[in-house]
Amino acid sequence: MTSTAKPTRREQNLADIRQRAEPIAERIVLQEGIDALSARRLAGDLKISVGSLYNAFGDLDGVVREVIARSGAILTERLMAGLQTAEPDRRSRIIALGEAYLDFALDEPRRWWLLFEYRSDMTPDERSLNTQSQLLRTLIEAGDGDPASEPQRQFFLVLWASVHGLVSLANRKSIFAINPVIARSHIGALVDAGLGAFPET
Amino acid sequence: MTSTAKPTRREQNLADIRQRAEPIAERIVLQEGIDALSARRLAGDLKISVGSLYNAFGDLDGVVREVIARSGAILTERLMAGLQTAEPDRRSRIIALGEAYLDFALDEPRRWWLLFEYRSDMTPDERSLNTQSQLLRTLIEAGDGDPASEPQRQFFLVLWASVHGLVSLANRKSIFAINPVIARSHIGALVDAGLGAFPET
DNA sequence: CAAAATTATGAACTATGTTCACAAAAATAG
DNA sequence: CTATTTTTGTGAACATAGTTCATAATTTTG
Repeated sequence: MTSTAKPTRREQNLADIRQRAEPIAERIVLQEGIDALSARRLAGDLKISVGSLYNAFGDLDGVVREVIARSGAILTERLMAGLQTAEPDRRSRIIALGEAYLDFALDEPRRWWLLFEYRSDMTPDERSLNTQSQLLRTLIEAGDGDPASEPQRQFFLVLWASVHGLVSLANRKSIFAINPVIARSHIGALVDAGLGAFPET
Repeated sequence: MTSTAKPTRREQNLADIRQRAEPIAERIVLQEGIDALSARRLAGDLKISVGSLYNAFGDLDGVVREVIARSGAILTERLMAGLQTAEPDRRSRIIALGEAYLDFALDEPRRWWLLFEYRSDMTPDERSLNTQSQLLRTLIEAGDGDPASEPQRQFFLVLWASVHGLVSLANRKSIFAINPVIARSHIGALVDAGLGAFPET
């Protein structure tokens, strides 16, 4: 195990495989759904063997985690971009976050599903936790709250829960589906209700 | 194909298999998760062959649909029971529904997950639709609304979305987890906000 | 250039859902 | 009641999944 800085040819190849695999896996997952992603197909598309794929990712879940991580990064980007265009008051900033969250879910329903409903019954891995943690911190800071205060975290979580529920139902194909336009038009009211009902901060 | 009313021995056996299979499948799904349910294991537990299982259910999804349908029935029961104990005003009735919904999710997290997050990205089958349709109708009637009016359906869906989001986060194992006690204490405020923000009815 | 370590390969293993030919059983016809 | 027809039960077999592994190819190292 050398500790030289420059990447060896081997490490470079591993990184190459990971970099080439991610967009292809993403394309499959986002266009055809996660069930369409298989080790053999992905390896075939990459023109490598399944063994090499496993050598680069550990297991197929590692590939999915990569797609999820990238989706989390995109969500974060969009939340930040939404913040940029918002007025500086906390109401506007929180509403901007909520609208960016909804727009992300509507534009990229499978990414949103991967991040917030896929395997939500089991404990998420570290990188998914990072995405959620960052979202929550961004929200709390946008609301002029203290991310270190547990009561304030719970307060903003309850506030966010309304928006999350709206997004969850807006993304649904069933009787429970909320019209996206209507959903968007109600974000402000939900935020107002959240901020108004608990004016402790 | 006879049209006699009394069930023949064959039909009786098929019904028997279905009746015996459902609780066993349910036990597996609720205790060990849906991934633990396999055709061979279920058939083995039932002491029948896989072929017979397929003869009774069509496919393994048919078994899962049975568990989901039963979960939907249990949810409906609990919602109705909640309504029974509520004051007659619409605020109290809607809050009772929300609390029953949350309690169901907390008591039976896997049932709730099966009903509202499992495969929520694809169009639900007819019986799941029935559960959701009945929930929505119950909600609208509890709120003195008209289930036939599409605007009112959307109004109550937006109202319900807050509760649903709260429940969704209360059921989570992550940074996003809302303390169940706190969640329950906020249902009233969410309902008030929903009813107050849109006083059109 | 030779030795050692690493990576690529595809067959192989286990487990899944599902199907199918065939045996067993039951309903039906005479 | 027997013979025929129809239905049901069985477990092997098929296709595909994730994953592992012995082996070959390759790259790094001495």
